[in-house]
Amino acid sequence: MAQYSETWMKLLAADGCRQTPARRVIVDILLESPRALEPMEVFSAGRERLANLGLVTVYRTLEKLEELGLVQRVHHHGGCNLYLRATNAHEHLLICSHCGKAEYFSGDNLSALMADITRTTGFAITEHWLQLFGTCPACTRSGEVIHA
Amino acid sequence: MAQYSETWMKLLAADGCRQTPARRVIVDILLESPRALEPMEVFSAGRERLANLGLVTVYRTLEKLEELGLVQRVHHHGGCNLYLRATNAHEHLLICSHCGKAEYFSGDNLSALMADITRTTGFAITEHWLQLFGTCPACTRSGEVIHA
DNA sequence: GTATTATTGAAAAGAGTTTTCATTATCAAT
DNA sequence: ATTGATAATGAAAACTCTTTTCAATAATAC
Ligand SMILES: [Mn+2]
Ligand SMILES: [Mn+2]
Ligand SMILES: [Zn+2]
Ligand SMILES: [Zn+2]
Repeated sequence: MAQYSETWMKLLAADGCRQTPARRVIVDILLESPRALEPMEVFSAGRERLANLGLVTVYRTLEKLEELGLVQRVHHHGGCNLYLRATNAHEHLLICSHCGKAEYFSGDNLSALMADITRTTGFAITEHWLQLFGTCPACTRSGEVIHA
Repeated sequence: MAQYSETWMKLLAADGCRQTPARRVIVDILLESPRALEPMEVFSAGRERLANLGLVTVYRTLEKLEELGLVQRVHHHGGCNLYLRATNAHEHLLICSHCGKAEYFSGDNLSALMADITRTTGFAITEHWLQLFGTCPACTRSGEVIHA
């Protein structure tokens, strides 16, 4: 996803943000990560590239990127403070329970189910969350999954 | 759900827990609520019935009830610290975005989708989260939804 | 280059949750 | 019913995560 780094910086600039080293580092880390990250993880990785990066800046940047729709929060068993590059399409997440690798997929067809539920419950459905968990190919091969 | 109050207390007892006023109050509140509650909400409601109930006891009881599978955590836009009576069947949640009313539904058929995803991604899918949001009949009628 | 002002990181504050601990209350065994 | 063992309680303290404050700095427009 590294090719989007400049795109994100430009989108930030278009929103009135200045292009700072701290933001570049945070953006790059998010775009390079195959899995959703906690603010503290972004911070730790960021410090390796920018000696005195502040955790506050990570929070502020994540907030701004979420606001621009470039990252999304990911809900998870162990908490809901994970951030992942967002998808533009209508897609949902497939997450490896072992390594956290996140992949978007499309093609869910819930319209029949939703019509059914509207009929039986009287709810007007406006939104749906769907998230799949499993074991990714790499973790299946490595056999480490036994410990999961 | 009030009829389950004694059942829950017995299940707690079977797990080695003593039957205390604090637990009764917390159990009752959870069983009476049509929506998922935050620990602080359980505490506030509990204090009205048991003058010096402690917030710590609410946390401890929620933890125990979750461990026994009697309540489940509900993930939500504004946080993931909501607790709701759990369902025994394979069911998912339908939540009113306006009043929070939670209802379980069954009948989701995702097997075709999951087979498809397994084929294209190589993931071995082990779990799925599905949650629907909408407006419940009562909120639709009251017209308050306009403000949502 | 200079002025403007957004951004920064440290420190402090705040919110939510967990741990500690002395006291109390439940329950099983008399 | 009385007793004893010990689970449970609530207040306070500790802790973690997140947000706010603020003076110094750096990015951008001119
Ligand atoms: Mn969908
Ligand atoms: Mn299902
Ligand atoms: Zn994996
Ligand atoms: Zn409603």
